[in-house]
Amino acid sequence: MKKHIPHKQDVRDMLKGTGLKATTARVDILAVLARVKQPVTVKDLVQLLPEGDQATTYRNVSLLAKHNLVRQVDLGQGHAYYELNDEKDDHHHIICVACDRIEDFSECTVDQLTRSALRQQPSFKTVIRHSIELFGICSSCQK
Amino acid sequence: MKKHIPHKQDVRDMLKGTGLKATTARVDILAVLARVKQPVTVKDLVQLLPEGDQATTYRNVSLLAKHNLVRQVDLGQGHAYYELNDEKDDHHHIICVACDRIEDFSECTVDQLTRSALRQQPSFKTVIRHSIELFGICSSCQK
DNA sequence: TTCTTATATGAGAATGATTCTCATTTAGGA
DNA sequence: TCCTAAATGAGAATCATTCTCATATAAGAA
Repeated sequence: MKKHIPHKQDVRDMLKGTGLKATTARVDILAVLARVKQPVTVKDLVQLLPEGDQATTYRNVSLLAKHNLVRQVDLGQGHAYYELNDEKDDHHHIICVACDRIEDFSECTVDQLTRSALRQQPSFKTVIRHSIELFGICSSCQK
Repeated sequence: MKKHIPHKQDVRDMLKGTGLKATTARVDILAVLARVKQPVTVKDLVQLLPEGDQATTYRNVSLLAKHNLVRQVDLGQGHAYYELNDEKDDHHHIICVACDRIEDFSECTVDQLTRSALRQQPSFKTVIRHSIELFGICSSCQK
């Protein structure tokens, strides 16, 4: 259950594995994402990074997302969130509309969902990714 | 199966029903949304409207969304889409990542999904809305 | 290790989406 | 029809994201 923080060298190897240069900016981004528990915005990232540059961070999160090392999360807030992409952990999010608290949940109906969608829309042959988010009220906000 | 276009008076009554003033800007937005088949952006809306003002349109789509007459759809494009909210029709979207083609599909596992999420996250008591989008490649783009 | 070069970075400007301001207009009840 | 609170419209302002370009750096070659 406990997430372990990867060592810098492991992160460098992850990057090499995808053919990407292991620059400090990228290693640092992955390191920060590994120790936060919630998806974070680029703004958050820039502040959390030892030397966060806005343009570089934007460039790198998109690049890392394209290579499946991080996942972009869309929480209907008008800006993107990012989290580490753990292939083995296909989780989704439940967000409190009052305080923006974000929690994870996992779900096994995605295959079923995908099959059903492809059956209904023969004009689509492949589903490459999905986004499932629930919006609700957390206990603290329900008073 | 066929969607009928509501008469202006019906739209006015819908607005009144929620306590909102039936202004021409709002009536027109609902009229446009009723005749397009896909979710549209605010930019699209402004062009499709007889007299579309940007600020007014933004204000009104959010307002109409808050009152559940329209639904905001998040397709990971960096800007919001809007569609009429037909309570009886809980559909979701499948988007082609190559050409942005959008199609609907419906799904019945939402209750199951919600129950499962609330079981896993006791810190949440209520789910008030959900977002499920699939991203894939449509037949035309698959060549 | 040092050299070389393609690639990445950083700072600021540019762009695009969305929100705000405020003077003017309008919906809808009296 | 009149009155007033609410809505509109035009532009400026803000926020997220992308672009530009001069400088720095990763990583393979020597």
